[in-house]
Amino acid sequence: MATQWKNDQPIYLQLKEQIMAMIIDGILNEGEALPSVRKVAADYQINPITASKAYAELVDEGLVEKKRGLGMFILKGARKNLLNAEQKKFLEQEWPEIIKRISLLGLDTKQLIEAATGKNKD
Amino acid sequence: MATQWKNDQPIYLQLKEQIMAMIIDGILNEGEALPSVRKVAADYQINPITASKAYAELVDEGLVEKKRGLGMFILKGARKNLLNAEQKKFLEQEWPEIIKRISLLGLDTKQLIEAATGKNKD
Amino acid sequence: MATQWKNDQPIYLQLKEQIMAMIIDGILNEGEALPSVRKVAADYQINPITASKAYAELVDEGLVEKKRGLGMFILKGARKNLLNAEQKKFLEQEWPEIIKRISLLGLDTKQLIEAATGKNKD
Amino acid sequence: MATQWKNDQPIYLQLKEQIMAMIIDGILNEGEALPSVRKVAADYQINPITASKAYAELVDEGLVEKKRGLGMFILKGARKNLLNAEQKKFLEQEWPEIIKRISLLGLDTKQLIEAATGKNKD
DNA sequence: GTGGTCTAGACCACT
DNA sequence: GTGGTCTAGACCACA
Repeated sequence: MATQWKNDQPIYLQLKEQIMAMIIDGILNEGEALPSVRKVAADYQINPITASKAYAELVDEGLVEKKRGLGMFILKGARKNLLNAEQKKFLEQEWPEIIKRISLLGLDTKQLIEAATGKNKD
Repeated sequence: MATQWKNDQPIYLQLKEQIMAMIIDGILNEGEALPSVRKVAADYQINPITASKAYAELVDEGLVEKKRGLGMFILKGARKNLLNAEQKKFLEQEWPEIIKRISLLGLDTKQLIEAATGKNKD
Repeated sequence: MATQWKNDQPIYLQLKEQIMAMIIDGILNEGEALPSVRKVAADYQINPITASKAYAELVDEGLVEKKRGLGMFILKGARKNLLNAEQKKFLEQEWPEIIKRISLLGLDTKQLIEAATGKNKD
Repeated sequence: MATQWKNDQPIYLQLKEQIMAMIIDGILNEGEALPSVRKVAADYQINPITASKAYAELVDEGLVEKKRGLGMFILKGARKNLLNAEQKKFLEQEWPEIIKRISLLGLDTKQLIEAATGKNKD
């Protein structure tokens, strides 16, 4: 089940973002263990160190804790903290840029809705 | 007037995008000359090679032409071509991603409008 | 009564050091039995193997002896030997490092005394 | 000029601490460039990635900034911030532990002064 | 020239 | 079983 990696971003960041999305989505729940570094590495066909780097970032961001010799576990509150932080980041940083870009490109609502509904069927 | 460069994108791409925005916006008009590589480099406090790389990309994309000994000039039709290409790219690639992200974060229309109107005053 | 384990040191070493401190402090006395591996493991919420590793180190260092079928017992002279060894280690290895660090950080006696008296009430 | 690395701590952390000490000491000054990753790697006979990991931590802690394609530079205020943070950490976390240990070991001032003056001649 | 990323393989410490 | 560290060597993007 090899996922396709984009070339414009390091794999470890893409993996980290996938895991964050899974936490937000409730696919991975608080208190649960993440799959082991070696397992993700095997599943996604990447080097264990690359996977490990993604996990280390999650620890740094306070979403995951390391239990020595046992593995990595999703912390309590991780979903809520993550959701809040991502919402804030989106609304305060990304969204204004998007609005500016839409305005620059002179796009109107109709076009946006069409593009959204046309593509959003997955 | 040192512009702040983002760290997550190469400077030359950021410069290129600024120039493209100025063309779309009508700040730079077709037939006009771009400021010289040396001038932008000085204005923006960057390496001339970096500025030159941004210009080279504009040439590659058919928006600008180099006239030997005279400088770089914005081609006729540049604005229209650019606008079309950017609109297409936005609607087909970026916008669907944005919609997906909004849905993942569970943001509602009200929040989006507030964030947009609050920030969109420049 | 779950003790908090530091993340920068193995649990088995932290446990060992706690026991050594209890011997020096006279909380555990020579000739007495240590609590069973299973009991410490349950009390401290750790893996029995981890507890067992701490005990094994104490045996290696000649502070404790294993009596088959009976448990682990603190040896005669354990307190004195331990105290001497730890004093030597502290004065010869740790203390010079501390002095160097204090000097590097430019801390003066007043600050040290304040910090010591403020915290040393337990 | 191969430095000796301790075995009880990863090399990249030891390197990071050496650099931090050099900043506090004024051997490396704000605004200056750090030696390149490849240079330290060669000087200290370590793998470039190991050196790079030390530098990455310094960036994470806000002491150093990365200038794309140019190298790593010590930020303004790095020395002051570092000094404050390290002093606070020492006084609030390390020093109380040390006091507790001295008290546990029953060491008196005379012994401490002797050990300090005997060793502190470098 | 700079740093970043990835691989492959090895060894270690902890539980 | 778990994650951490290091090496050696390769390739890439940036200025």
